[in-house]
Amino acid sequence: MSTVVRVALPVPLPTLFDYLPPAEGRVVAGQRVLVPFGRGRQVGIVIEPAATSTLELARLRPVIRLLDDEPLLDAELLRTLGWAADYWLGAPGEAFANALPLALREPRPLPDVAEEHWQLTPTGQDALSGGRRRGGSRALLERLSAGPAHADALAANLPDWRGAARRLAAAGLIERATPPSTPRRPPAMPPPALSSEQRDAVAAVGETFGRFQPFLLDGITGSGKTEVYLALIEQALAAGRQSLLLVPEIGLAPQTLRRLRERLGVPVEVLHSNLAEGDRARAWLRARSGEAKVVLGTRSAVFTPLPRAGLILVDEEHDASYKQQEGFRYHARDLALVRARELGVPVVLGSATPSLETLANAANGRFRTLRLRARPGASRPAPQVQIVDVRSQYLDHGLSPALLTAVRETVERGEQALVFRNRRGYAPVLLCHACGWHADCARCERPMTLHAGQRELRCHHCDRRAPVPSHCPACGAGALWPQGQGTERLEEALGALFPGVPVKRIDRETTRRRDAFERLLDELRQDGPAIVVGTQMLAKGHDLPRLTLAAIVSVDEGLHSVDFRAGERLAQLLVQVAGRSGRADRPGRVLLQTHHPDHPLLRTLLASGYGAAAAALLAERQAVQLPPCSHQILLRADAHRRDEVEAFLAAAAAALPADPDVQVAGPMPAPMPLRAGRHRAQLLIESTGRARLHAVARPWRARLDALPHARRVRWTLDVDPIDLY
DNA sequence: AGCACGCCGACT
DNA sequence: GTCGGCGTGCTC
Repeated sequence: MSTVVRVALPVPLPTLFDYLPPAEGRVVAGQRVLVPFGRGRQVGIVIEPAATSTLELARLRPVIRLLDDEPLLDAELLRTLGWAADYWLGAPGEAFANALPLALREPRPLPDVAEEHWQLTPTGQDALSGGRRRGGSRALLERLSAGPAHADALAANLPDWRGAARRLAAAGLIERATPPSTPRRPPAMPPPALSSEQRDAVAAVGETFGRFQPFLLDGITGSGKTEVYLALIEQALAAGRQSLLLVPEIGLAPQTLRRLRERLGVPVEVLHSNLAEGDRARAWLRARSGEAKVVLGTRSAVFTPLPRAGLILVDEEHDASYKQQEGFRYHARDLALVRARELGVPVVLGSATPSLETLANAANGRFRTLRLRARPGASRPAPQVQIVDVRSQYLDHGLSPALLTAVRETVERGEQALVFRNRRGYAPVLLCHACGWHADCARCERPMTLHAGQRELRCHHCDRRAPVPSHCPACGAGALWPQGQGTERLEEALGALFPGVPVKRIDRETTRRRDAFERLLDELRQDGPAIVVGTQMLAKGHDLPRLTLAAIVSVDEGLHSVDFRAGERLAQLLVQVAGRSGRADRPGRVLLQTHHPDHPLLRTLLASGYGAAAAALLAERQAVQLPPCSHQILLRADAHRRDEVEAFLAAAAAALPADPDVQVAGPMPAPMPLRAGRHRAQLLIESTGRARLHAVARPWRARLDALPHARRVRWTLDVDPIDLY
């Protein structure tokens, strides 16, 4: 029995790696180590400092050196990450690689993150009175004569202060000061009075501080969920505790961040993937030191160390962007729950349209539900939602007379209208009127979208581009007709129908450049009539105060999709789009165009709201045993040759341990059987028992690597997949 | 993943 | 005669 060090390395291999201890230093779990790996070197995390190895000692190589004296990851994060790797069937090293900012995976000591303050030395005092320095140096000396100053404050007022600081520090006139303990500044803005519902919610969560308790904060749009978050964060601050607030995407964060900073009077750390690696590492380390009291971030921020944790909040918990869709496929909302449990703190999942997973947890008592049903502040009534039956109607570019009338009335009142269409481009199909040929992507076998602006055809599945043919390649006739409407075509049509009214298109194309989205939103916050044509992007919580009409061009795709989650997503989308309208002093109006005005989902949603629609959807899932009433793991595979995909999945199915409580579907083609020239198929395993499913999946996962075809196809396991594509 | 080894085709 | 294609194996 000998002592070895067990290390997690950032490689997609399902094992940890054993090393001999380094020549010097004490090895501790959570520490970073530099180790030899294959031909090169890797930075790893010590998982077990004193394990025994199943390998012969002679085969082990020693750790090159320890990179930290203190562990970088605390016991809680190590436990949670280990849990995450096991649950999502990832390689242990991948979970750790996700948790650490890139800059901390370099074999370097940790960057300095202490607050940077500067002050005069006694010599500096004399130099100032002597008046010998000029220019920037003089200005810096004068500034510091008023007392020690923070680097950020100096940067704000003195151009090139760093150069001056370097010169003065070298001359011994100024020095880094030990930072004063930063007292909380009084909030720049007083909190608004909370409604009784908000107060009740805050009180209910407040009672559970110091222990694990999940909450669903089910609050309609405009009900003031953010105020509840703020009040809770303030409570945590008062107790000297850290809060973590997760948001779906950083595009939504500027408003939230401004509000947090104005109100809390403490620094708010921001963590998201667009951040420069150095900044990201520093924010992460400030959270680790306990100095950062409030952390706001996207999916990956769920890995932030929280040694003084008090509270975890997940805003818009239903949002699909919490699920990582490549590499290590974790779900940040679910991991937030596990972390809260490990940390012993309450966790609040907020949404106007909670996921069925969360509603099921609320129904079975695992989560406590807090409801916000009123819209405090203005007397804004809920928007009026109306179904427009487009059967047998004359449609102008897919737009019914009722929709166009509503748009006209809106702009004539000087207000803004949103026309929502979840299709980019000019037309989704280019069709030959003579013979029926249509332009398909050769690599995906799906219609290519016509982009008139760029005068080309584009495949939205693989991004292949092709010129627009002048004649039909099949029959030689010249009658190629664009079929259907994308946002680009709607923009053109609405511009022609409403001359003089600005028409703004908001989709991936028009917001490609940095800040373009913010600029468009800013323009829309100005007074005056306008028509906005937009996709999915607009369904998220952007504030458009002038918008009083939201018209959805078609809801039919969501009513008859093969994807069992389509109904849930459609209900969420409709409520979120509706939430964009009527935020001003005028009531909002929402129009839904459909060929299925009597569809039960629409009826329930309109008559009784999202809660009732979600309850009906949940009952359907229960009846047919689909998630969240069962659990799924999807094995996806793709390759250039279909026979190789089929052979791999057949072997995988054969390797699956038999269990009467675990059902297997497939191998079957993926809903998109060909994409970017690769054949795609999948195997779904399901069970009503989560533990049972994992008990089968763990040994299975280990066997998959060894299958004869495993290296001839690309494959991934997706635990709790959120779509089957 | 990332890298080296290894065995077969078209180039100087 | 070699450069290089990617199939195969390995990393404590």
